[in-house]
Amino acid sequence: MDIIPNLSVDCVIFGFDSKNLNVLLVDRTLFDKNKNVVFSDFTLTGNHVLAGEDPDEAAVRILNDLTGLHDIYMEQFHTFGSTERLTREKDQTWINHLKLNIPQHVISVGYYSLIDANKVKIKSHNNRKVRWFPINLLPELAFDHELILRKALEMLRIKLRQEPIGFELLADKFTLTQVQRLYEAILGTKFDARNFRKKLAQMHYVVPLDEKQTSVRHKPAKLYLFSREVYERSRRDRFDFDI
Amino acid sequence: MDIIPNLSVDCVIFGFDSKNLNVLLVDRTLFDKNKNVVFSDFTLTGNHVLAGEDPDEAAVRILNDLTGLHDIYMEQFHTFGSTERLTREKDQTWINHLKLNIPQHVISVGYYSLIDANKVKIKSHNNRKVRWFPINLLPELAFDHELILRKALEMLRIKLRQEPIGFELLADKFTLTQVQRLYEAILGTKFDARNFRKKLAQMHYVVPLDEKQTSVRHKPAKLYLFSREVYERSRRDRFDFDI
DNA sequence: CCAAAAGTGTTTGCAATACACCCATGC
DNA sequence: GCATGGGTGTATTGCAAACACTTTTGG
Repeated sequence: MDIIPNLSVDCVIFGFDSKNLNVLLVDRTLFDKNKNVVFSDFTLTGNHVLAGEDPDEAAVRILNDLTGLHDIYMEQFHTFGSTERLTREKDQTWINHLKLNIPQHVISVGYYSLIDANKVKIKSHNNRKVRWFPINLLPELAFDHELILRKALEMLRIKLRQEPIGFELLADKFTLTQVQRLYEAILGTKFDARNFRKKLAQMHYVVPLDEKQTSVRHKPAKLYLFSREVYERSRRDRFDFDI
Repeated sequence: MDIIPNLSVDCVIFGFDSKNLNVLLVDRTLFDKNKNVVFSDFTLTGNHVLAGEDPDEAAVRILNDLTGLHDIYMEQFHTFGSTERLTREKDQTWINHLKLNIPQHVISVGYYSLIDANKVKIKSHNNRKVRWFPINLLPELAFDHELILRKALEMLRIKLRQEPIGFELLADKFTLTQVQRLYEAILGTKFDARNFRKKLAQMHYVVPLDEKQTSVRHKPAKLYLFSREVYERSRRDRFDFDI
């Protein structure tokens, strides 16, 4: 299949493990002929856009290639086109070593995706190790991937304050404390539990179930689910209202 | 100069004329051999990205080509990659008629720019008429340019609520009422003058001058200017403060 | 019975809203 | 002197923030 040579897609895959916000990264270790490590760092997952392929589809394809997951929340957040993106010495060494057929200048469309980290069980991809990293304990990153990741995080934070996308990072059924930990992890803040719950209580699309946690060694928490239908309805109502 | 064949940049040029928020559009009228009009609509201004050119630079180049202006506020807001972007019959007719060498599938990076409409005096560009249109009186648009424009406006509204970018649309010296009209035009709302001024008064980067309007047939308004220095400082202070 | 997290109300301060009249200028 | 927009203060309401103790379960 033909590719568009100067265009790629990079995916920032965010996952929440009920404690930290994590990013899924792929090991990039380069060995010389004697199997000594020349350098070792990590990359986001990305790929070319195919000829006649919408970059949105490419992003879905790339995410699915790596994780096997479908129907994942994805958001295009920025396009990176600096002419210096791939020109660092280390990056050129890597490209030459693998004989990758990459032009000097590739423009990359950035997407982030939100998944429940517990749903993903990947150990390696194309012989490269795959690992979660908490966003405040990142390893060294290849190319301009640190820039891409920081921008993704910035855009995620903005989006999170405007739309209830956080639930994409949780299991279908969740507790209110999990929601709070999630918001704290993404925004890097602490919230007061009572005030946070008061706010959630006003969001009618967070609907309580007749169900509680089991086998926890403390008072079991009520479970909730996120109703997209109720959310869309309440949003329309709001738009109808103000003029 | 070589181009990247599948990549282009489209610019949504917003201008404010102290009453409406406007977009600068370029006439696209197609004539047949007898000089009858086949169709007539408008386009945003866009162009290919050159080989080895950062799309950010391409956007600056395109804006400058059209308006002759430099140092204009520009913001990349979304990348459009649908495979159907250019496939409407009208658009294909246009492409064939002008013998434009455009592939079937072009991905376009969208930028919006903010300028004081009074600074721009363009009548035509490449033999095509150039006109301002108020955003709530748009003509029919070519390709997917309506989609692009709506997205630009949506992103502008979001940005405007977070950063004081509105001043880019005003002259260096402006009155508080002009600021209010601007915000009303962009956000499509009305504000109470007293409350609006109270809010502006808290923004120390809106600094009063010892100067008033002249030759207006009403009480002359005090003039203000936007200080980026003060804004950046106050922003840093705020970040230092919360943790 | 102890550890661990769930769950719950009230007070306080600040920010957003609503609202009406006088002022300075050009014609 | 009149039409036009400039400019100003106060009272009310709603929302965000601060804050401490009891409850339920498993081990």
